[in-house]
Amino acid sequence: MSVRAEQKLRTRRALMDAALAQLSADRGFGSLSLREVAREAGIAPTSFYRHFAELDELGLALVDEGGVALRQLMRQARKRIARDGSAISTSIETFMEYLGNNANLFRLMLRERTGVSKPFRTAVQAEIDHFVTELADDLRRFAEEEGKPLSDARLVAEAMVTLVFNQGAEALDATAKERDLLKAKLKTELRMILVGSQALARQSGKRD
Amino acid sequence: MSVRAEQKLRTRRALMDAALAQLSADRGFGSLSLREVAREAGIAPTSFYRHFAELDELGLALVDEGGVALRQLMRQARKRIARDGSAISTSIETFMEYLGNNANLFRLMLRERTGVSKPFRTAVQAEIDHFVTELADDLRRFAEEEGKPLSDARLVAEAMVTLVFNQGAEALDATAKERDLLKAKLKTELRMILVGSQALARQSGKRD
DNA sequence: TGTACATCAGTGAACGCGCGTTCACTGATGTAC
DNA sequence: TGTACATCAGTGAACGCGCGTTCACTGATGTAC
Repeated sequence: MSVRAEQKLRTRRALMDAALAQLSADRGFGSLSLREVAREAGIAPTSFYRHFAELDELGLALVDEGGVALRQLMRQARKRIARDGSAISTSIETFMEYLGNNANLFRLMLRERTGVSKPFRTAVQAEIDHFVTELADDLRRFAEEEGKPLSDARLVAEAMVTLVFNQGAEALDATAKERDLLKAKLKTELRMILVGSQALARQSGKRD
Repeated sequence: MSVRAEQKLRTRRALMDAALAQLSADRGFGSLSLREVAREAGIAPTSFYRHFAELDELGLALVDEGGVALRQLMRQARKRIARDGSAISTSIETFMEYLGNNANLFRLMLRERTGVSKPFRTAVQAEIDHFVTELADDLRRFAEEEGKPLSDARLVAEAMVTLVFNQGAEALDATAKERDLLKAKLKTELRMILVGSQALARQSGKRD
């Protein structure tokens, strides 16, 4: 790769990092300005256009990175569950760990999932749908292995993801102690859903 | 009440209605401007300050109205459940009905619950906490009446509210058909949580 | 009831500010021969 | 390897715009006597 192309990539990265760095509990992507991001990245406002047509394009590139993080998280969780068992608890631990290590990336995903910009909502929803699908597959597989069929595995996965993401959003700005509480709550909630789904499967004789 | 005071109240209402009217799937409270709201309400920008110290103060007044709507919703749901039974399904129907009739008020609550402004988050969270507490009380009462004890009633209520509010946000801009699908999903999800909580209570012998 | 004064919701002009975007440019890097 | 030209990331000046907020004001409504 040419010197010029490398430098361009470096500037692009600086812009994305600058945007990420400004996100916080009190600062959403929507409140960033192009000039501010360029300033933080150390380039002239006009140079921004050499990399993105508009600020939202940079945001969508960040959502893509969030999607990569989600897929990585899922792989990691599977590996650990295969080793340590206790699927729910291990998954939650892994999720929280990722949350801590990519705080602002997750902040962006969690916010924009229900945000004000349609392209953002669509992009984030696509990443999460993929996540839900994979989780549903895993749930079916575990259910089969354990001989405890589930009712509506996809629905179970959706409910779990909704709860985990919502509590995740809270966990981002919580103290370590609050975070432990959130983990415990989540664990119980997910168990309820799982057990409930198994009970419904027994009642109706139907499986999924 | 004096003519002057009445007129002042009418203008205040016009301002709040103007703000509400501009909310939509693609327009959050954060993107409104004082000048825009005043324009929509038919007064000069400077007159705004006769009613609120800043735009956020108007927003918080709207959140208060949202809280009133939530409490009304709860009373209505109780009345209908007492008459028709089938608590989960009736609750969901009532919720969806309220959602439709106060679309933009709920939009505000659903958005700002996880929004970017701390005062908004706190205010909305307080309304929802109150709602969760009342729901938990109801759940305990029903459980007692039916002789099916629940584990962690408060937690059950929180999970239910999280799911209902999240799907509610989606329902706001869904077609009638999609909305029916969402209702059916919600109904199953809430049943899973309820049944799961009962199962955990039997397992541990512990109740709540 | 009538009069003189006080209150105060609503106004229009004016301000300084940060914004997104355009434009013609510079000079280092890349390429063709 | 050396030279002449092309590319293109980054620049600084300039623009018009809508914003929040201030100020001194107007005139209808309210109040005291």
